[in-house]
Amino acid sequence: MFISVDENDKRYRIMKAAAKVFARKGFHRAKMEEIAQEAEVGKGTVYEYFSSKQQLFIEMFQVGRDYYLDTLVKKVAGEDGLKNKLKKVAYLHLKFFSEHTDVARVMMQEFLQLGAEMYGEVLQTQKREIEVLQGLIEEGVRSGYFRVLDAKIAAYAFYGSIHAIGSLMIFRGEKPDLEKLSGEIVDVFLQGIKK
Amino acid sequence: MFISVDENDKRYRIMKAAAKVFARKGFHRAKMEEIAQEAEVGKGTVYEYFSSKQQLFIEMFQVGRDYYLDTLVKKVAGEDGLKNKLKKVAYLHLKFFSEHTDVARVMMQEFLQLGAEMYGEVLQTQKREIEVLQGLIEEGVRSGYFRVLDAKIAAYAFYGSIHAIGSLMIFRGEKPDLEKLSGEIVDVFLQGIKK
Amino acid sequence: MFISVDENDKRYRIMKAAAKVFARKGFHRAKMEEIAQEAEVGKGTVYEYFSSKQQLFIEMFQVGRDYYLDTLVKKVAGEDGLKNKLKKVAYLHLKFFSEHTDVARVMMQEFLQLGAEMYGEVLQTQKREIEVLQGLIEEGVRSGYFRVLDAKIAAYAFYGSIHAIGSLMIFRGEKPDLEKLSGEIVDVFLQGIKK
Amino acid sequence: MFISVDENDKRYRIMKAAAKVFARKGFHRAKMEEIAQEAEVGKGTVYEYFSSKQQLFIEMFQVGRDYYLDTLVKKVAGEDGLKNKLKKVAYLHLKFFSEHTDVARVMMQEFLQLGAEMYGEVLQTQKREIEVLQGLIEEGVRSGYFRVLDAKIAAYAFYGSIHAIGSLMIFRGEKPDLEKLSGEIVDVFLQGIKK
DNA sequence: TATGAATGAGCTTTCATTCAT
DNA sequence: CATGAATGAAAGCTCATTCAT
Repeated sequence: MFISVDENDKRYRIMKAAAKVFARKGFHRAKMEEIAQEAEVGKGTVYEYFSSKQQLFIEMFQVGRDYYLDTLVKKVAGEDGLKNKLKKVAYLHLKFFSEHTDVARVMMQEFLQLGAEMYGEVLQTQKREIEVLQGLIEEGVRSGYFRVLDAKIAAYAFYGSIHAIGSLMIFRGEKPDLEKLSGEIVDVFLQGIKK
Repeated sequence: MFISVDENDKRYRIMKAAAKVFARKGFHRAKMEEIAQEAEVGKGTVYEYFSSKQQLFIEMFQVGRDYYLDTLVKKVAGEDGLKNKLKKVAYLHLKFFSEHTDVARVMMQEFLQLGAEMYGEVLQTQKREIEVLQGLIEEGVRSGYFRVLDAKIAAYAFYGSIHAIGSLMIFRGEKPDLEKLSGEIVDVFLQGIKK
Repeated sequence: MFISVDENDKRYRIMKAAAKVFARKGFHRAKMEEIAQEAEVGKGTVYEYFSSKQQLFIEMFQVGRDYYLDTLVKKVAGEDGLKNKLKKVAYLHLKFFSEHTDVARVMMQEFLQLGAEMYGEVLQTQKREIEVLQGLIEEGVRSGYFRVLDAKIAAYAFYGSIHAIGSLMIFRGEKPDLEKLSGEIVDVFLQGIKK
Repeated sequence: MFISVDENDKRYRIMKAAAKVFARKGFHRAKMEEIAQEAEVGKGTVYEYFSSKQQLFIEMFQVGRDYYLDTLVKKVAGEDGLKNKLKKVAYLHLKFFSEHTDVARVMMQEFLQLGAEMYGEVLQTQKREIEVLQGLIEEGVRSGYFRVLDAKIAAYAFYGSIHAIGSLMIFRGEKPDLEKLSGEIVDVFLQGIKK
C-alpha cells in the first residue's frame, strides 16, 4: 500500500503495522504495544519515529490517502472519454476497498474521533475525490454530453453510490467482478433506472 | 427522538442522556459519569438499568434505529407512486441527518469499534433501509416502470447517494431545502445524468 | 503532625502517607502506588482527593507548613523577653526536626525540583520564619537591648545556625537535649564566641 | 571549576556538561541525552567513561567537592589570625555560591534522593568544611581567644549562618559585597548581637 | 574507541465497574 | 431501588542503558 524504497525501513514497517492494527481495532482500542509487536520493533522504537499515537495515525493516514489520490488522478487522466473516466474512478475506489479492506475500514471509522486536526485530514480524501468527479461532470455538462444539473450534487450522488457499494463489500467480505460492477454503477448513473 | 410513555422513566432518561453524550464524544470518549450526570441520576443507577457501557450503547442504538425504520416504512407506505416513495426515503433520510445531526454522527462513527456484536446491530439499519429501497426498485422492474437491472446494486447506489449527501450536510453544517434536494437526487437516479 | 478531626479521614490518611513516602524517597522516586498502599487505599482513590502527584505534594507541604508556622507564632508570643522568644524559635525548629524527621527531610529536599509553583511555596516557610526572627531582632535593636546591626543578616545567621544543627540531627539520627541545645545556640548568638 | 590537564579530555568535558545539566534540571530531570549533547559527544560515549547516571553524578560531585575543599584548606592556611581564617571560610563559601550558583544548587538539592551511597558523599562536604571550622574554634578555645563552649555546636552555628545567607543569595539572585558580608557574619559570630 | 538506534521496564493517570450504605 | 466512594486494570509515554557497527 505505501510507497517505500526499502521494505525494511523501520518507519515504513511501523506505518504498515499501524494500518493493520488500527484497521483491526479502531484508534482507541489499538495499543501501541501491539503495533510495535506487529512491526517487530520495541515499543520505544515507535516513539523514535512518531511522537504520539495520534501523530502515527495521522501520518499513516496521510500517506495512504496521498498515494490513493495520486494514483486516482493519474489513472483517470489516462482514460479516454468521460464515461470511461467515471468508470475508472468507480473501479479504483472499489479496487482500493477490495484490496485494502483493513485500511479502508479505518478511513471510514475514525472520522470525528480525533478532534479538529483529523477531522480536516479525513475529509480531504473524500473531498478531493469528489472534486475529481465534479470536474468530470462539469466538463460533461459544458460539452453538452450531460444534461444541465447541479454538478456537486451529482458528484456526491455518484461518490455515494460507489462508496456504499464498497462498504457493502467490506462488511460482507464479497469479491465481485469489479470491472462489471463499476460498469453497472456508471450505467445507472448515466442512464438512470427509468426505462 | 425516543418513544416513551413516561417521560420521567429513568431508563428512558438514561438512554436519552447516553444518546446526547455518545453523540458529543463518540463511544470511547464518553464517560459513564457524564451520562449519569446528564440523566440526573447517580452513576450506580445507570448500572441498574444497563449492564455495561457497551450494552447501553447498543440498546440506545436499537431504539433509535427501530423508531427511525418504523417511521420510514409507515411514511413510505403513505405515499403514492414509486417516484414519490423513493423521494420520501431520500427526504426522511436527509431529514433525520438534518434534525439529529449528533445521533447520526454516532451511528456513522462507531461502526466497527465495538466488535462483532455491534457490527451486526449497526449494519441492520443500513441493511433494512436498503431492503426497503430494493423492494421498491424490484416492484418498479416488475411493473415495467424501471428497466431491468440488478435491484440490489441500484438500491445501494441510491442509498449511497442520499447518505453521502447527508454526510456532507452533517460535516458542513449546511441546511439545504430538503424537499428540493431529495427531488434532485431522485431525478438523477431515475433519469441519469446523460442528456 | 497534621490537623484532622477524624483520624480515619481518607484525605488525611493519604496526606500522611504521602509525607512518609515523599520523605523516604523524595518526590521523583516516590510512587503513587506506594503512597496508596501506605494509606491503605486504592491507587484510584488518591486521585479522587488529589488531582495529580504534584498537587498532592503541594497540598501536603502547605498543610505541614501552615501548621508549623501557626504554632511557631503562637508559642513565641507566649514567651516573655527577647532572649526567651529567640530560644523558643530555636527550640521549636529543632523540635520539629526531631519529631518529624521525615517531613523535615522533604521540606529541605524538594526545593527547586518542582518548578516555579513549588519554588515559592517552599521558600515561604523559610521566609516567614526568618521574618519572625528579623522582627524580634529589630525590636531588640530599637529597645537598645541589641547593638545596631543589619537585622536581616542577623536573622539569616540565627536561622542558619539552628537549621544547620537541625539538619545534623536529621542525618545523624541523634536525639540531643533540645532545651539545652537551643539555650547554647541563643547564647552563642547573643554573646558571640569571643571571650 | 574542575581540574584537568587536558581541556579536551572527554571525561572532563562530560563531567562539566553533567554539572551544567544537573544544575539546570536536578538529578531526575536531567537526561543523559542532554548531557551528551552539552558535552558534544555521543550518548554511548558517556557510558564509556561512567557506568551509570548515578555514577556520573557522584564522580562529578566528588571532583567539585575535592577541588572546593582543597582550595578552602589551602587559602585558610594562608591567612593570619583566627578571625581572618574564619572570615576566609565565610568568604570562600559565599564566593562559591556566588560564582557557581548552579552547582551549589545541585549540591543542596540532591541530598538524599540518591540513596545511601550519595547520602555519605554529599554529607562529606559539609562535614569536612565544618571540621575545618571546628578545628579553628577549638584552637581559639585552647589559646584562650574564645570562651569555653561546645566547639561542634559553634562550628555548626557558624556554618549554618554562612550557608543560610549563601542560599538566600542563590534564590534571590543578589550579588552583595562578599568581603563586607563575610566580615559582618564573623562579627556577629564573635561578638554576638547583644550590646 | 565512538556512536546513536533500539529497547522495555516503569511511571502517572483514567475510568468502567462494584458494593456498602 | 439509588447512590457515589473506592477500586485497579490498562494504556500512553519516557529515558537509562545496551550493543551492532
